[in-house]
Amino acid sequence: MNELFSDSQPAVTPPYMQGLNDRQIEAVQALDGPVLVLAGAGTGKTRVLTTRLVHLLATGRARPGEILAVTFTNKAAAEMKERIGRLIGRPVEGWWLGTFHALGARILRAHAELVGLTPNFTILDTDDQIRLVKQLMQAENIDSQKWPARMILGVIERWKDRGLTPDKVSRAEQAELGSGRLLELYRSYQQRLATLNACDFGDLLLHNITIFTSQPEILAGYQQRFRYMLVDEYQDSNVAQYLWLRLLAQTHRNICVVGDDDQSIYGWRGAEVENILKFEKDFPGAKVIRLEQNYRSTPHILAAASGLIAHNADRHGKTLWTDKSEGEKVIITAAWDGAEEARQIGEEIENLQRHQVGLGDIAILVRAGFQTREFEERFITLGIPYRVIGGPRFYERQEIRDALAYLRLINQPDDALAFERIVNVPRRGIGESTLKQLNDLARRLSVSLPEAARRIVETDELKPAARRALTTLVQNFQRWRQLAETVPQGELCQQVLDESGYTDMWRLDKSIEAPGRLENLKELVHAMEEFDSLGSFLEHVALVMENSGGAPGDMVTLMTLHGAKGLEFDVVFLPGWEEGLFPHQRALDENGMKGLEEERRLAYVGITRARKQAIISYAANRRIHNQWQSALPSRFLAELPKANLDRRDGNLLQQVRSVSDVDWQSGWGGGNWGGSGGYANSRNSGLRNGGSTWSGGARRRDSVIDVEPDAVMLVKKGLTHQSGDRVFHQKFGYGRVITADGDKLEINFDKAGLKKVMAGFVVRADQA
DNA sequence: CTCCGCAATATTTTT
DNA sequence: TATTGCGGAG
Repeated sequence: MNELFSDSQPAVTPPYMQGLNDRQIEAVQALDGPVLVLAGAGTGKTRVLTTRLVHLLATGRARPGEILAVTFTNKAAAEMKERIGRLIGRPVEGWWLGTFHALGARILRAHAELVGLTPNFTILDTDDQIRLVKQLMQAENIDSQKWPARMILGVIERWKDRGLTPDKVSRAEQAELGSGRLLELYRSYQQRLATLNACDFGDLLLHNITIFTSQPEILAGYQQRFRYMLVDEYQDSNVAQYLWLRLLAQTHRNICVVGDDDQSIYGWRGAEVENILKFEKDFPGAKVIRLEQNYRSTPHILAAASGLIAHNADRHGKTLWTDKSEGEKVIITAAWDGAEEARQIGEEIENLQRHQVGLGDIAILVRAGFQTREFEERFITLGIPYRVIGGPRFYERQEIRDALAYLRLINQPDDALAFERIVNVPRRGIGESTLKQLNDLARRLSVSLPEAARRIVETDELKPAARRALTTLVQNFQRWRQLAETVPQGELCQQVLDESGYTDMWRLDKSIEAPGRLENLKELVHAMEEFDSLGSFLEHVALVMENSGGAPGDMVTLMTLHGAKGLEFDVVFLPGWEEGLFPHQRALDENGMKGLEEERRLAYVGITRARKQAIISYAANRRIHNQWQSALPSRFLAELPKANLDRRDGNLLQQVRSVSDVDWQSGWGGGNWGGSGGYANSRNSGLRNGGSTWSGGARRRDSVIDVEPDAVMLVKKGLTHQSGDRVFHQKFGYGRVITADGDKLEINFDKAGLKKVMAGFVVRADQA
């Protein structure tokens, strides 16, 4: 170890610990046994994590190779590496520090043969997965209309998140889902992956677990090795990750997890808040350390967020505090509609600009991606520079995936999925029927699909046109593979793209995005040059799909609340706080109280991003999918402690009384405002610009937006229809509900006949 | 095999 | 409104 750190019992605080508060120091020094660090928002979590790691090294407790440090994102891993590197004065390389998936892949590569893979297995991307599922569904004759491949894949992934291999999926569960053939599908999906020598993200961990549990001596090796374990964002871990950690931690039991149950927002992706809630049970004798001093936000912001999150039942509970002075209250504004909301915020941003607030210190955090649009439009007209974070990531773009497929196929001549992807891109006249033949041949000869292609061109099986096209392709690949030996990969890529006709395909494409795609391809070629081999580049791409984000610059940041976790800004705008949008109706419908709590955590995350000012807003009307819907203020507004609020939504507020006062049929998801007419000539609401009330018959209430528990029920009632109900649909007219499955209805319309409709699009006939 | 047009559908997305 | 996926025609 570094000599600087040789003193194992420092009499004074070592330099790397200076500036930490007592709790933080405690968390850094509690090295033995299981430790749970409950780190509230903005309490210096990352700092503790990195310092703790350095402390382990400094005290000689462990060498770098004996520490396992796990994060969820590449970004977090990179940040940790960077900070540790700075503390110890040399770069962090070759350590067991990375994402669950990267570390899982590393271990799996070492033992691939134990689960029927070879060490150079491919890691599938989402596109590949879906394509695969679709094929399997077709083969098994499953209606892809009724069961979209995406959804099937979702179920399989959730199983994997829970550590369930096909043989572990319970009987109850398989019956529950659809035709009960999902499990079959899962099985064949896994089989198919095996024959492709591939695995998906879930498998990276699942295979690890399989290996660990079936090969105790291998597990023992890793258990011995990892004397100390650190886990970041533990609240986001799923069951598979938990099992993986628990297996590895068994011997030394020095596992330290850091997280915040109040910031668990990925339940829909299989994360289990329970993991962090029951840590002390899972690891008896665990020491629990709370980090509660917040270094980020003002007291008002903190209090508002705390008051809100206190409405959640299942939580460890923390009391965040700060020694900052008061600051401003959380502002709440309201607008007539989304456009006005954007206008107001735009104005406010210009105002902030005049007060020397940098645009880079301002963020707008929305619940759903589509909400960014209105702001973009507004900012363009105002000339406010902005950037949207999120959306398709660089390596997820079509053109990049296509290019990568070419490269994958050069690198691995038997990569069937890559072959399938580009065999007819650009168009070469090799369509479904040719592909079918190839597949048949491949199966008959038990060779890979590309191999079948290589063989078939030697025969007269194919029609001349197809044969000619395929021959050229096969020969091209042979040539490119030779080229790969001599030419650097960047150059290779450029040549492949040009010679395959791929570049031309986009050059000839006259759509507006074509030039952008060509730009991206250029960027890809450029990015590749930094790697020492094609293989290492591809490995990097599969696991570290980082955004090619340009320089931050002085711009307003627009992104989803999910994307904002871990970030902070001086001023944060939180628009769209309306029932149905936030909390999102679907979260409520699908996950009930759990869903609501997760939405609330999302709100908590949003507020706590703000250093100096948080501005929440809602609109009375919002156009969603070109349908005007009147909306109600989010119940979360009512849950914020009044003392910390500066309510500036008075104008609209007079009109919006209690949620329970409102006629729910004309509320969110119930009524709509009539497609083309817009709200101006709407007939089913009394709400007008400056008008008097929401809908008729509402009782007057004193409390403004106190949401009563049974109001929630009313929401449900308003949206739920039962078979037999007489309903009205904007497009299909009147009809009678035949079956009702959640929000999916089957309705026999008088004129249009039997249709499947979402509940949100019909109203009860007596209210139409 | 490709293209065109109709119709259904619409959260969040660390790897 | 925008996108995507499917079926049928050329």
